[in-house]
Amino acid sequence: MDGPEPFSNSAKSTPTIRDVAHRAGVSPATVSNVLSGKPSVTSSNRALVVQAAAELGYKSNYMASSLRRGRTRTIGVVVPNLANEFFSRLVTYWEALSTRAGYEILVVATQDEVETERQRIQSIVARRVDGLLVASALDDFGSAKDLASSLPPTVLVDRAFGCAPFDTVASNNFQAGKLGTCHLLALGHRDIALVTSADSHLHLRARIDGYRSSMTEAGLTDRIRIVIGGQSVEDCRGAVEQELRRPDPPTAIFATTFFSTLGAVKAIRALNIAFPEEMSLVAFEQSEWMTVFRPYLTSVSQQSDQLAAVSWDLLMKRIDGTNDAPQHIKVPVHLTIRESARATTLR
Amino acid sequence: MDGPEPFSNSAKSTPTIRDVAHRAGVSPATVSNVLSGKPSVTSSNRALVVQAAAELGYKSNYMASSLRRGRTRTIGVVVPNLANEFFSRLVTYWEALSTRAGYEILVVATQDEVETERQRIQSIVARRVDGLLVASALDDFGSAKDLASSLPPTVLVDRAFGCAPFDTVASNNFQAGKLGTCHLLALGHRDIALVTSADSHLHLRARIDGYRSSMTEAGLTDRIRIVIGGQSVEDCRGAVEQELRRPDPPTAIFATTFFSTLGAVKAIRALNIAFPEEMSLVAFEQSEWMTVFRPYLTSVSQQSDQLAAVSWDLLMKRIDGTNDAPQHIKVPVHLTIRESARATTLR
DNA sequence: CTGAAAGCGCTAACAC
DNA sequence: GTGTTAGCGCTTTCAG
Repeated sequence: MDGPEPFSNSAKSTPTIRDVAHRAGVSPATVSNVLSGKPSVTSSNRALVVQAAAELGYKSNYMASSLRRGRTRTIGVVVPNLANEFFSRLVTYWEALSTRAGYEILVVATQDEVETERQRIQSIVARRVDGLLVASALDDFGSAKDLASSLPPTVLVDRAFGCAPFDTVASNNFQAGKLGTCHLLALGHRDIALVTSADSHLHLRARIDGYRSSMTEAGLTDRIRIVIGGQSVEDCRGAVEQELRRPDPPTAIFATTFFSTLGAVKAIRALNIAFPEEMSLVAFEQSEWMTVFRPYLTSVSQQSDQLAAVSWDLLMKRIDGTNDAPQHIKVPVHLTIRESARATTLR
Repeated sequence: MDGPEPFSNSAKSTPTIRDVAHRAGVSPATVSNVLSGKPSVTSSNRALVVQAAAELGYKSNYMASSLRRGRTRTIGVVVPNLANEFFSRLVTYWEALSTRAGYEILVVATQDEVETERQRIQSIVARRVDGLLVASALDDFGSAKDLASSLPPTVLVDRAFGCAPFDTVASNNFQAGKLGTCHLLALGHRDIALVTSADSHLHLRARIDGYRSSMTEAGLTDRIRIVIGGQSVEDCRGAVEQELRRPDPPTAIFATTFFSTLGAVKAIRALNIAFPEEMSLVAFEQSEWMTVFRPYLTSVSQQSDQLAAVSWDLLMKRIDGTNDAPQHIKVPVHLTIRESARATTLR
């Protein structure tokens, strides 16, 4: 022997259910019954099997079991991007839920690209996951028929709300739009600019619609200003900066995505505007770092835990064979009032 | 028919390789050969098979394939917590790497608890993952022999550096400790407090050792101050605040974890100390939000992309059957100089 | 180059 | 209660 073996199991082959059966002096079927907790086994045999299994260090082979049973107890989780805190939080909750339910999750990222999404879903479906949790890059997920027709039970989250024949769950984005806008309105603001990353997706448009609706109800239809900042912080900063440089700048900004929140802050800082004294901001999402940021950001945020829990339950029901009509569930959002949005000062 | 079928595939059973073979008028073996890209098939047969497969919407059953071949092309990823940006970034990179290599990742979180870690690893090992990437809760991972002896190729990341017989990779945490300290020293600081979350782990102790070493080399052994703040931002804030309230407060703080960075900032703010004029800070890690934070934080940060890439390569080599001695690789860290650490002003 | 046959390890009927 | 048998869907010898 020269040096330790890198992996001690590299030589001896893994014990099978037959080995255990042999050692315990029973049949493979009995071993299987014991291991899967079937009651119809004498306690003496049960003890024999348990001991033999322990001695051999036996571990059931999930591949074989899955093949035979036709289910894998694995859920495919499809998100645009794990680097985005919203999605990583969602995955965190799903992971916890899966553990409790005896499932495992296969995680794939799509970069929010349709083609990547298609491919990644293909591969995990080939792995025969029992179900799919997907935050799609597409609002009409499943429109590519070849894909949709070969899917296991699937729940759509965040994106593609209402997309039949799937169950879908998302935050109440319209409410989110209203909540932020109304808060600012109540503080006396009339010139409120909404800034977002894009308007290409349903969920983003719903937020815009909420804003529109509130502005209209307040009789401020003509003051509606929507800034589409783009997908990066820098792009958002540029767009907001331009808006703030207009002769008639807004007195408040409502950022409706995480990136546009960051962009808005940067823009305000770049122009040396007194913040929050001269410019109010309602941010989107919450994050640990916000606790050290000054001014403490007032924000509209999603309840990721709820989104995860609701979608998980829906999926489990489908897997259990429910044949109900597709459900579409909206989860309320929260407005957390802190310091970044203040009452208007007259100008 | 009342309402749309929830899932269109719910009725018809998935086609198997035999169905394809039958339709193409060849044997299952030939289909298998075509699908796995073996050259020894006439192009006419190949075409037949490809077409039949397409018409049937055939998808290879990975369970069956895995069972037969004895490998799953799945890697188990074990991290304390996805909510932690460092780990979610690591997982992001691993996911990308896995896609490129034709693997899938099974992600589990351990909450940094030893027992949870044991259980979660057990379950994914039972699923016969081809390899394991783990950021362990334990510095002597694998000491529980029953576990270690039944593991597939495994690479330890971030934690448990040097823990044989595994390959391990981590940031050069000693260097991280030195880098931050030397920077502050070069700026003229002599009273530098290190703040960290805990000293229970190797990687955290290595950072402390780097600090110690630099302070000692500067002849400041008697000024060494180490603040163990705890696992939450609030606990860290409290601990730092106490340190700053001493009659002889430090002129600079070196935070060596993400949470202690946040805690330090909160403490500085809470005491209304002019920052960075009267207090310098070297932070740990970088994050998108830091771009909007003022003062722009000078920080020591890990190269997650490198950590992920190096560990992935090591794992692939092991899976390919390398029998080299276990490797232990340190990845350099970065010091990014910005605005939060300034030259000392005399007092 | 192709097909027949033998399992991978497990579980579900069905006898006993 | 327990054992025997027959596959799940695939890949892989091994003849032809």
